[in-house]
Amino acid sequence: MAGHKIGALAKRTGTNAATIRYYEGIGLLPRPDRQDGNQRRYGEDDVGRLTFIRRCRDFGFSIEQVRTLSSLVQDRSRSCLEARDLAQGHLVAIRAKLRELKALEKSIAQFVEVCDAECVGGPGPDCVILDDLSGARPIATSCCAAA
Amino acid sequence: MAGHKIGALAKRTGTNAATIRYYEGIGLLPRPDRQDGNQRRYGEDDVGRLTFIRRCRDFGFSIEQVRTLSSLVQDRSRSCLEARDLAQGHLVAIRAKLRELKALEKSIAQFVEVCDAECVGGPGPDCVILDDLSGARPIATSCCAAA
DNA sequence: TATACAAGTTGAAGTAACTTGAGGTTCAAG
DNA sequence: CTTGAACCTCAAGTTACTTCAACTTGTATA
Repeated sequence: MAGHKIGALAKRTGTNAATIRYYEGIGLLPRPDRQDGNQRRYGEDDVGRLTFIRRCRDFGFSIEQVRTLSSLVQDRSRSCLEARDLAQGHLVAIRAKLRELKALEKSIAQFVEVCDAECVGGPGPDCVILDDLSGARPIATSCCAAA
Repeated sequence: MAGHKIGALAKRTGTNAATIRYYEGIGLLPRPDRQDGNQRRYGEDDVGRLTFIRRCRDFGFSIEQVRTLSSLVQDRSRSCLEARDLAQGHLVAIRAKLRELKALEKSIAQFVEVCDAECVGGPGPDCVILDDLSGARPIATSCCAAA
């Protein structure tokens, strides 16, 4: 019988087999044909669909958003502008996240730096870092900028 | 009776009251004194502790990592170098995440751009974007770089 | 003082997006 | 024919909370 087994599909799309079954369970992937022994068999269209899903997920779209996107793929009479708008909204969120993460990286890098500079001596009650984190005094200057 | 009620602590630390109870439940915050009517009362040390926790969480440390960090705060005889190393490891993870997110931003921005350029006409079966996402052909050139 | 309503209490269940585990069947190779 | 990998289903576990229901307590006002 033709078609990929679930393991092959998993490998080809970089998806865990359990995840594939999970997607089937929540209706994100259609129920595939079964071989005599009840094992799932997938075709090339399934490869495409799953690739699409994984790519969207990698892009940070939620399952529900992927569902929407998927239906756009199915129903081409609707505008791909809907997809554009979804992506656009997503882009805004990503840029916000990016800003946050950059600030975070800076803060933690400073944390490590200060630690290296001031706590090199090893164990002891003198660590300024942990005090900073508990916020007894303003943090920004000596150690970590508040998020 | 002195001390903050849970709502006040929540407001001061920017934490949901339910989350405070949750932290208490998992042993991240100590059980506070109770007022006559069984309501929790918190002191300044609790403000510090919770601020510490929230800040670590904002920094992306997991609850378990915060637990470790917390114990370092309690027990100053141990080295703050442990905290440094935890932070260092975390920094590496953050930088990886940052790289991913940057690539993602670029991809999605391109997605939107191409959409604007090629799909302006509105609805129709000609949308190249959705085809790209399902990976029938390599994506990088016309639309989105693979993650 | 009565009343209303905001804020507190508990325990349980819900959330996202899977992952892991138990216990059993089927396939493919030697 | 046997062995072991890959498959099957269903249930429960994961993270870090949030939400809900049903109830009690605290506080401000008429």
